[in-house]
Amino acid sequence: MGTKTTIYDIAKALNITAATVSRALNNNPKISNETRQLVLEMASKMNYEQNKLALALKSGKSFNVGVIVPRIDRNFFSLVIRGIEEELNKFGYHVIICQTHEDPQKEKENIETLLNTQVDGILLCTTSNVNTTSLNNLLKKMNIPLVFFDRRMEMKRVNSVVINDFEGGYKATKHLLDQGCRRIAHLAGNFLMEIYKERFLGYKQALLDAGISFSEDYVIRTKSSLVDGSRALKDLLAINPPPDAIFSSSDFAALGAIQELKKLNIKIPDDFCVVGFSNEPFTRFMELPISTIDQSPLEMGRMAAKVFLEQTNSNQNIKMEKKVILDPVLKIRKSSLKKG
Amino acid sequence: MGTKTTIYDIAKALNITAATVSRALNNNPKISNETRQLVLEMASKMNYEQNKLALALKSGKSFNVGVIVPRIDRNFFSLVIRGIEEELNKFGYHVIICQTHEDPQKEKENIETLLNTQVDGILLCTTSNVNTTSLNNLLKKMNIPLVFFDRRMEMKRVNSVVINDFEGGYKATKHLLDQGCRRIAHLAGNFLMEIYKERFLGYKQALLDAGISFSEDYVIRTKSSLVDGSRALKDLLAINPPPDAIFSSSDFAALGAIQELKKLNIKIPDDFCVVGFSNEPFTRFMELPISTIDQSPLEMGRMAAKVFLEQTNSNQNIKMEKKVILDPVLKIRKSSLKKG
DNA sequence: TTGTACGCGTTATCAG
DNA sequence: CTGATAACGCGTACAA
Repeated sequence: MGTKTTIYDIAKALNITAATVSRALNNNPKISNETRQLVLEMASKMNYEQNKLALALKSGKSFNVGVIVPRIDRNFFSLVIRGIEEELNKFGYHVIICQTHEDPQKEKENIETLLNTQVDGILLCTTSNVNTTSLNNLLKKMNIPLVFFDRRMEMKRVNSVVINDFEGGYKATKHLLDQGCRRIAHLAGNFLMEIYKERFLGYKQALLDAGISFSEDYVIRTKSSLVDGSRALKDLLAINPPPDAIFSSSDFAALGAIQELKKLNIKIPDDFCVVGFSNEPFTRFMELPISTIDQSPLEMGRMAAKVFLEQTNSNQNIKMEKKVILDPVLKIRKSSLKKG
Repeated sequence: MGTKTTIYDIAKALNITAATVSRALNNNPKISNETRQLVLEMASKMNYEQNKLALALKSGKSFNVGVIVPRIDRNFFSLVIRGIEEELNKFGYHVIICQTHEDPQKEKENIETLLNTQVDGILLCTTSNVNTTSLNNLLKKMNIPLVFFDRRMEMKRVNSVVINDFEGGYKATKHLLDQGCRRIAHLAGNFLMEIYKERFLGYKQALLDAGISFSEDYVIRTKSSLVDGSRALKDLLAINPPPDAIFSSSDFAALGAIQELKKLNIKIPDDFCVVGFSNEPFTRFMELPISTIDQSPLEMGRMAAKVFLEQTNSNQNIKMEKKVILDPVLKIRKSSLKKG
């Protein structure tokens, strides 16, 4: 009971050799139905279970895939992971979770230990915004599929699944323009990260396309937090003329701004419109639901998994790259929907 | 480049044997400093990295731990997982994630494949409310540590980390009584699950301790959803006399009820108080923040990990059981806080 | 159809 | 201090 039964154990019990047992268990045609039955019965009788570890060592395939995210308890990432897990699970893969907490050093460590564990692939939402050459070299040396999701690094021959953040910024801003807003401010993220830069560029382009002049003063750098959002709003209202709308790269900052607007008795959406980004659950549940951009995280996870599967199943010699770009979906809610 | 360097490769390069290389790499005292240096240099030069798979096969320890949850994209579970990952990561363990989607069959499958993968332990939030004997047998046969968290099964010699759900129900109800509410209803979960039954029993006991008669009519079975919450509220208001407060086993149902109350122009908290359960993020962000019970998910995850570590590090012969019961924390917010 | 022998990469035991 | 050898559990050429 203490130790698990191996094919050797059941071979001994049947007075045959382990090789034969292995063949019987793996539906190898080169075996008689008679012995196959015998083996199968004895196997279930002895509660035999294949040791995937030994198989992995032998075959070089572990059926484990590493997934690296900044933080698992962010709704967006947990949904991506769910998508990944569900898709990979169909094909017998397991998902190993790692967190970086936005620390590039931790990201590197995670990759290294995952490689030691002999994962069959790595799905990575990178937090290394700067072109960390050491990480770059590490990734290039990998001889297993690598798939970036949500955030990617510019590299040759790399797979990625992202949303069109530019389009997201554009759609949100265009929507605000359509609502009649003319002085639209932007709560921006860290421009060292491509996603935030793209959202900003989309915002800017929408303004230009509408013939609205763009002002640096209306762009406030904020972290993804309530306090930063409310602080940014105060700064914006101090400008002359003050803005009449905000497109925020973060739902949390958007909420902070909204809370501040309410304190000041500024009517939303009549006098001020707000659109956030990410479709955090709370944006939907508010008394004043917040308009936002949905990033289809579940779909993103599934796609990332599919890209990995394609890569891993394709001929190893053909190193191809696959870039999937998902379309952002604008969720129009009360915070930006004027009646008239 | 295509294939990874092994200790055998570096042994050949140094004209020594693989065993010596292994000793040098593992700080085995029985080796000269000279050769140790030589090996270390050559190892880094050849970009050697230990193959944990081979080590796992040899040592019988994979440093992988399986974590099974109903759904990873529930805020509560993602926080528990985060706690688990962070604690286990300190000691070199990796976390493999599995989801059951509340399907007992899937739970069983997950356990079986995890065992095949040779995980060193399983941390399980069970979804098998009924005493599934087949699962029970499976778990008993395991010769690796098993730790239940949040939801447990009654078994001999088993470890668990849960919160005191009875106390949670009691605290929430007691708080409503303290606010002056006298006709307190309960939105209940599935009583086949211990956690929901306990919350209900805590609610009932608080009423009895306050000398308030308990009525079955005030207990409505609801799923954890907005629509169920609003439907339940309508049913409750049809009763004579209608309740003046709700303790809900679910934040989502609580929100559904609140939305319905607002539609009916019933003032919260003046004329009606509501307390939920789980401390979902949105409860804090609402214009009318919702009182709720916090389950300390991060702490629960860390504790579950610690219990596993204790078990796995202790003498295998001593099979002990450890039950950790965390105290629920009442978060009092506007939805239940009367001014006067 | 079955048995033999070997290798996956590592560590541990036993000689030397 | 170092080398040779076995073992972890499995699959698979090769030989019988």
